[in-house]
Amino acid sequence: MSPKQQRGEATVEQVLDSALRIYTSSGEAGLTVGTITKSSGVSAGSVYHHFGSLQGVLNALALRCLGQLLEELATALQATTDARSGVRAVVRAYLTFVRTHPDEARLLHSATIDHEFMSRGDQIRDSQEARLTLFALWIHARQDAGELAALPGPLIESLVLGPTTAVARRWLTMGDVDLEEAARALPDRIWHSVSP
Amino acid sequence: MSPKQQRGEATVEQVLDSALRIYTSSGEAGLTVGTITKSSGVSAGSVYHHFGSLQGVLNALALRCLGQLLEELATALQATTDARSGVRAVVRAYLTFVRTHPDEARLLHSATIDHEFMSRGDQIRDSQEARLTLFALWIHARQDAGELAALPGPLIESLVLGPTTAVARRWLTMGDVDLEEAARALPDRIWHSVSP
DNA sequence: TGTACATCAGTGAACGCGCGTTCACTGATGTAC
DNA sequence: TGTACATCAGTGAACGCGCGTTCACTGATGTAC
Repeated sequence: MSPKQQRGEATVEQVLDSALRIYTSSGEAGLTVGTITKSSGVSAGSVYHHFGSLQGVLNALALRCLGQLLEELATALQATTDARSGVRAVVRAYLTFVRTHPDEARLLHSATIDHEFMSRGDQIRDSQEARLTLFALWIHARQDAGELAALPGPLIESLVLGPTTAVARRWLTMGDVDLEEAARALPDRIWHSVSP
Repeated sequence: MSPKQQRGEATVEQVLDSALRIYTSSGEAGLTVGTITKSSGVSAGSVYHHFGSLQGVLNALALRCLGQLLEELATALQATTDARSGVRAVVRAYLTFVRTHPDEARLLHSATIDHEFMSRGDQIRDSQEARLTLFALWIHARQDAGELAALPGPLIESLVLGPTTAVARRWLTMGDVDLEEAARALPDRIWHSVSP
């Protein structure tokens, strides 16, 4: 389904850009074939040529956003050496991503999306598995080194990303939280919850 | 819009029960007037008599679920005396609610729902404001007593409920987490992240 | 206790609208010789 | 360099389906006298 010509690539990006714009302004319910064709100037048939279905557009969009986020997290993590600096760096990188890419973050925080991710993680899991296992391996390695609490991986992830996503959600929907202040206070406090 | 006769009350409950059942089995997209009338035996006209719209059904359902959750959290909190036992009790109560009411929890974790809650919290916030301010007051009181970190309320809430909801979500959608183990490990670790 | 009446609860056929998707077709691009 | 051809990209009118909602109506309930 991936385009074989340059103009195809451009069309795909145009559609995804429009889809994100629509999602941001009108929510998931507003994301219809009609609004996409109107907003992007791409015909319905062309959308189907590239994405197969409307769900296909949403999947591709989510995948692109997730890729952006995971890339930034992985970069932040690789620049660290011990567990404490790693945890703190990931939290800060996540909050930075949310501040600089609020639309993408809002999409990723949609329940429909992460249900899709988790339950039938088919394509998404496949395509991003490399990066996801990277995090899992990091956790294991730090635990073996005695730098991280000996808890199951999912619990570590929940303790680290749980408060982070909670603050992000709150900033995105209510705005009653100061993201800079959170970036100052959270990393250390979260670290305290996963230190050995 | 609240029913003035007993049979009206019964119909309302029937519709909400069916709606939750449908939501559990088919997701939000499956929740249509057609599926509701078919599953509950209540006619479309009657649904509109009581709820005004399909969105009204979803709002009422979310409100009922949120009321159940907040009631259990408030009960757990009131049985405690200091910050540490309070935080631990709330986390445990939340996880217990998720285990005993997975369908209600799944509904409350839907993004559509809590966007509805937060952005235009109109009715929902009004009707549950008493309970919500109760939590806010508790945080303030414990902070004044020097038992809780001096952070903005939203950050405290995120640090406490963030990992809790993250674990809950994970258990509900992937099942790759042991809820009992989480109930043993989380409360203390979360407490460490909000202690002064 | 009986009756009249207003209100509440409930029915279900009918409506129109907008949705996702299809398809026959045209045009553009790249490649092989 | 030119030409023929296969594949890719794109169009947009048309389709049918299922959706949320309405409405004229009937039946049940509670109340006042």
